[in-house]
Amino acid sequence: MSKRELPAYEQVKAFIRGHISSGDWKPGDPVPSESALMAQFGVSRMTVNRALRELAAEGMVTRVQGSGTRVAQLHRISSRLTIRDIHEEVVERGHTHATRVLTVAREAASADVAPALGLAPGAPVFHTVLIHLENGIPIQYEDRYVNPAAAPDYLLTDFTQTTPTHHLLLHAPLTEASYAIEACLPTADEARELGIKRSEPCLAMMRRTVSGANVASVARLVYPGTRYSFAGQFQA
Amino acid sequence: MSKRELPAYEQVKAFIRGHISSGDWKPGDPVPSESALMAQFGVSRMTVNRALRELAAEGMVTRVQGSGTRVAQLHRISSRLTIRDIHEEVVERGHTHATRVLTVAREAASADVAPALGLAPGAPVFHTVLIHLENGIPIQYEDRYVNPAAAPDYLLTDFTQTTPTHHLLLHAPLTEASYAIEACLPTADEARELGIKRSEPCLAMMRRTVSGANVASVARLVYPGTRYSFAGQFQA
DNA sequence: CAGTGGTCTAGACCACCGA
DNA sequence: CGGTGGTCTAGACCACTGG
Repeated sequence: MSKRELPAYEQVKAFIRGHISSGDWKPGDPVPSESALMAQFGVSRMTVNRALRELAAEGMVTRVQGSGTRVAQLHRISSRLTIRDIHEEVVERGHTHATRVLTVAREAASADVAPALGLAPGAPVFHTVLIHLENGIPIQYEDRYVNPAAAPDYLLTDFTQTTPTHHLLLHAPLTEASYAIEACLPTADEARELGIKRSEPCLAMMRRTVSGANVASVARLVYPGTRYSFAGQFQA
Repeated sequence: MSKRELPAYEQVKAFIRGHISSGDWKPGDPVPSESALMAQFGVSRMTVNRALRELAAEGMVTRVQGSGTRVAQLHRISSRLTIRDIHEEVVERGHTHATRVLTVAREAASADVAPALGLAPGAPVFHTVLIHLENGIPIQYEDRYVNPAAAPDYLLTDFTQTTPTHHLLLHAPLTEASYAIEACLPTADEARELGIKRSEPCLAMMRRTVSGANVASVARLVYPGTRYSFAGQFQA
């Protein structure tokens, strides 16, 4: 039972991270070559290669074929950031999630929306506006436009049961996405539906998702500043 | 010259991603086993193992020893998020970065700050307050407390030349970090130094970094909402 | 129990870098 | 040119899952 010995590649990673964290090896310094580490640890090259490859993926070291492996300039720390479904997120906190549906419509793309979706102005687009509630309290105003080519059945969804993100992840698997997080004041509509004052600062996330050849969707997600924060952590 | 054929493990990844993206394989469906893929592609097990391991790291599939590999419930998309030095960030945009130093002091830890740094109230801590300017315009108010044990030379730094993040990444390599992003209104001090109105919403990032056994630093970074956003993108 | 994935080895060929 | 990393193979042993 209890603790098993760490896998060899993890031991190699720990060794290198240790020398970097302790300041022993400084940014730009060379890390021992694969063959040197093979000899030192008495393991095969595939094993040290995996260790170094994973450290490179984490940004701790940089590798150049023919040249060698070096400690990254600022040995940064990084973590994975994932697009998640807000329903999952709320449920994971042990809370209840509900949705209030404000708009479900087929519209002609405005001059603002059309280019973002890669469509001509006036082309048909799907538009939904919903409020997401956590334990009955509004936490997100979701204003979303969807490209019919990417998700033809979008409007048939019962959005009180399935979130747009969930539907889209299932029917228009995404291949690419970009986002921006800003601080802003809510519009009059947003403030009213979220039940906050117009002077209360909010987080707004603009998100654009691509599925294959199509832009699948563009969304503006507004969160009351006092009720939500984006949090995360990193582990070396 | 030109394009070389993709490595075998990338071909296996592309094959699997294709079946998932096309909706051919749905969430929860089993992915062919390593031995099946070996036979299908005529490659060794190490090769298909690497492909599946990387897809699992990206969140496309989940693997359970003894059970098998399946398409992830929501084949999410994710990217790496990295702690960066604001100086780097600004310079990378081709702009000039400058710093205005407001406070550099050794203080007794307040009841708020002490626990966050893992120190007793009243213990000495380093405190800096700076403004970061991009092309002369204030974009970040940085209020930071540093644990002397983690970076004894912190106060000797010339903060007009070296950012706190840079100093800390060099002298107290981080092993762990957590952050939270919120929307808020600036304090009177923050508004004055940033040159904005007190009613202008801001992004505030609270960041806590750990270096080895010590909490290295806690910082509050305030960005004017109209001048800054956190942006990123994902690629499958 | 058979089948799965987790790890590992001892070779190998290649492309690339720097001297 | 020698040394580096990028990739790959054909085996192997193990731990775990499921029926």
